[in-house]
Amino acid sequence: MSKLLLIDGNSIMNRGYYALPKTLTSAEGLHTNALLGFLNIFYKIYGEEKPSNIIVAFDVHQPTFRHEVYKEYKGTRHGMDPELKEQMPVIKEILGIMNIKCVEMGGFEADDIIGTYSRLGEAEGMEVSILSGDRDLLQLATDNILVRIPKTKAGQTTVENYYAKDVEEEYGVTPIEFIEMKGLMGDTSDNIPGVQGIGPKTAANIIQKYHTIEAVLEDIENVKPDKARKNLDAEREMALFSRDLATIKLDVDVAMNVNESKVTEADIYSTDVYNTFLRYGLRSLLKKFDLKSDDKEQIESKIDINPINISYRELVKKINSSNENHIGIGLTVINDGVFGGAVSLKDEVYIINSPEITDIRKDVDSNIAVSFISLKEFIKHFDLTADDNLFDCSVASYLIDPLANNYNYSFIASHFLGAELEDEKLLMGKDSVNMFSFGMDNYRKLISYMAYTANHSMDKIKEKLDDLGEMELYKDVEYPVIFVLDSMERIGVNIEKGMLVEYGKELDVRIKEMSSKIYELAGEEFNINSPKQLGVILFEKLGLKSGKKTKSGYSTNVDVLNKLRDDHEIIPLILEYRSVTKLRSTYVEGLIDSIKSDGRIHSKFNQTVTATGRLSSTEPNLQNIPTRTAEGREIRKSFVPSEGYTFVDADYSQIELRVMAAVSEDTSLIDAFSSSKDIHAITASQVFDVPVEEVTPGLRRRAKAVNFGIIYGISSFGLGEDLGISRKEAKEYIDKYFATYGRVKEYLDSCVETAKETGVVKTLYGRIRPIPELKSSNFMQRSFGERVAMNSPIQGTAADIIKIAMIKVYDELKKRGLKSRLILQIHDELLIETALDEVDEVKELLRDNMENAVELAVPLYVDVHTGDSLYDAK
DNA sequence: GAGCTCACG
DNA sequence: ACGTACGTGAGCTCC
Repeated sequence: MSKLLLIDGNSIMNRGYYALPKTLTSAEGLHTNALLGFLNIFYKIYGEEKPSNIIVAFDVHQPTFRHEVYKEYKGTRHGMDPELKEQMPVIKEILGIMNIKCVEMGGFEADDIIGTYSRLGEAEGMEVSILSGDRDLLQLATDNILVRIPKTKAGQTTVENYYAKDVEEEYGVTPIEFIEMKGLMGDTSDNIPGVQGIGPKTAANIIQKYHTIEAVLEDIENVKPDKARKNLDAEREMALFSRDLATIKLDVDVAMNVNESKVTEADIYSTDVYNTFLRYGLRSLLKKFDLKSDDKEQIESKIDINPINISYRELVKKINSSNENHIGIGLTVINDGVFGGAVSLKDEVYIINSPEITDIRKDVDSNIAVSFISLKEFIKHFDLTADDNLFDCSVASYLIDPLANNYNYSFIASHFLGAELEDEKLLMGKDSVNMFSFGMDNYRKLISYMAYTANHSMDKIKEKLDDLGEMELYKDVEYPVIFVLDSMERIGVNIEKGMLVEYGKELDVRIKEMSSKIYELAGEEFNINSPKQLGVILFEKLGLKSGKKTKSGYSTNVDVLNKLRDDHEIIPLILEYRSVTKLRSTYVEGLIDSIKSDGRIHSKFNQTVTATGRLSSTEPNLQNIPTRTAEGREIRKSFVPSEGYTFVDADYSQIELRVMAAVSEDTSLIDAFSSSKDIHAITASQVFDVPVEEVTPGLRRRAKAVNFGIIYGISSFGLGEDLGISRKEAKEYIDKYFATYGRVKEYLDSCVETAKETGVVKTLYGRIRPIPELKSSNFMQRSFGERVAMNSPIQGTAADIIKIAMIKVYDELKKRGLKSRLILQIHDELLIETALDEVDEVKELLRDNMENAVELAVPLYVDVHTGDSLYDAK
């Protein structure tokens, strides 16, 4: 049987546009987020249904349609965003290349075309399904016509399917009655007014009883509730008018016969389509194609690189006698050594089969910039410093688009050169980092692409940094930090392994004891680490009342278990088991495995990961070593200085709240910070209106939670949850807080507002964070975007400040020729492994450079501690 | 590889 | 009415 797929082109494009970040563009600067969104869902549905016929319907944008007319009459008409508009002809072009029929008709909406073809298809005996993001189309569902609505759930796209009976099940009304309902409740997104004061619930109740608006109006005196009756009586015409607006036409005089819409799989996966995707930078779609590798290669080598072998000396001569002011380097570090690499000079790429390449910075004229992808990986091999006229394409690209997943050459080439290069993974195979296992040809390709991209994207990236106002941030903060991080990584942290081993044994004993007790109480052995099995034991076998649920079953996290603490003696044991096994596997065993032959842990500090500008730490993560519980803190005793050294640690006091006070210019809050150290107590005093001396621990705790909440982008639900109070009470706290600190509220509101206008927020030092979620049609996503708009400038500014402090501290230690060295950064904290004879100097230097890293309207304050372990230095 | 849980700021 | 705090990384289970 033939299958007809009808697609609501505008609605699916719209969905993609708002769901995906605007930063997605082709090399020519064309936005591609809607295209990508459309095509992703298209291929998903195509794969599922393999329809024999497809029609995509579009609106024609002239102000002659019923909705548009109404918008004009209300004076709220506004056109499509230009960034979306520019993608509309492109999707039609792509569909054309796929041999898919697009239909648009003056005077009719896409809905009407779809409605009409759905009935025509059905009459031809076709199986019909309709794809739209708009629930309006549910009225088209019948017993045979399926309406499919894509939905994003936890980042995953799922599709909700509706036949007539499914509509009834969910809404309690038939698809036809659905239109009547719309007449009453309206639809703001579609500019259908409806009747004031009637929402979905009331509308459903009324229509379930009366089925049509006419029937309701006839029995108007008996309509409940009162408010609905009054409004409906007063707005009779509006209800009928709204229903007409909401009704999709089924009898448009369409020109094309439904049988003319045949498609084949070959058309949809053709080489032409593949090429078109490449042309528009739609790289993520390429993996859907299974072309012969010959075809692929031909298409992909848009940049034609034929690397030339050359001797190192000859190349240096060539570079120094050229007029170029920059070159690019590409290489991989193999077994911690460099055996050669590629150099891009103008349009050529040269390959050096010699470790001499690591001298290139010294041998090439210092006026010629040397550009790298991920500079930090190569600093030690090339013996580089910040003064060496270098450029890091990856770090700079991160400032331009901090939400990307990686900043490798293929991303940068695609973003700034419009070239789709086979990426590292493709060239090297799945898990190999060894050139001998992936073949010489691929190795040459890889380093050549890298060098070429580093060289040719540099000026374009710089231009973009200038455009975005981030050049200073790059030059003064992000670039110098690369070298500080490299130093921290190379020095590492000394660990007393024996201590960890001993502690591990202690924990082992306890774990054994606890497991047997838990099995005894449960009446059987099971895997305590499995939330699934644990859930069954607790909530089914032992009959404890389950609270929250997760997608896949019962939630068993700390919050849930803590509430059950007194209900069964197994609960405290499980909590203890969890925390102790966590200590053993992540911290004792994990850290032991990370100790290198020098007895130290060399964790990586990643500079291009977070959305806000913070660093992150991996392999292992040294930014989450336990501190909140006594048992966890024990781990810190094994972090010890080398012989002849001690630790000096300094952490900013309340840096995020201070930043917020400063940037919001709220004088009450600024004064609060100038007058005392205990900001939470002062907040409690001012918000709850009691003298500071009378602030009880309980009041202080609440004020502290509010302070945190404010920074996170407060919501009454979140605060209530945190404090275990009602939402209403939480809202009162928030209102009181904002009444006390009015400028803070103004500031947070302004963050959201500018984010909505410009699509990004900025830190005090110009770091940007795009917030695509603000454009989402999904309430949850949008709310998230609002909280992010409030939090990111604060968290990000604090991150900027400590980076500036790190640079100052690092430079100062170096300038004074001290042996002491910066080894850790934990967001608001710096740790210096300090030579014993330098302790006083380092304490002072650290305090001075952190507190005076920048000048704010609020003083910055740091707490400084010393100690012979990380445990003692806090 | 995703989902859950939990360690940190 | 929607379902929630902001930013991370690692280890475990289970598909």
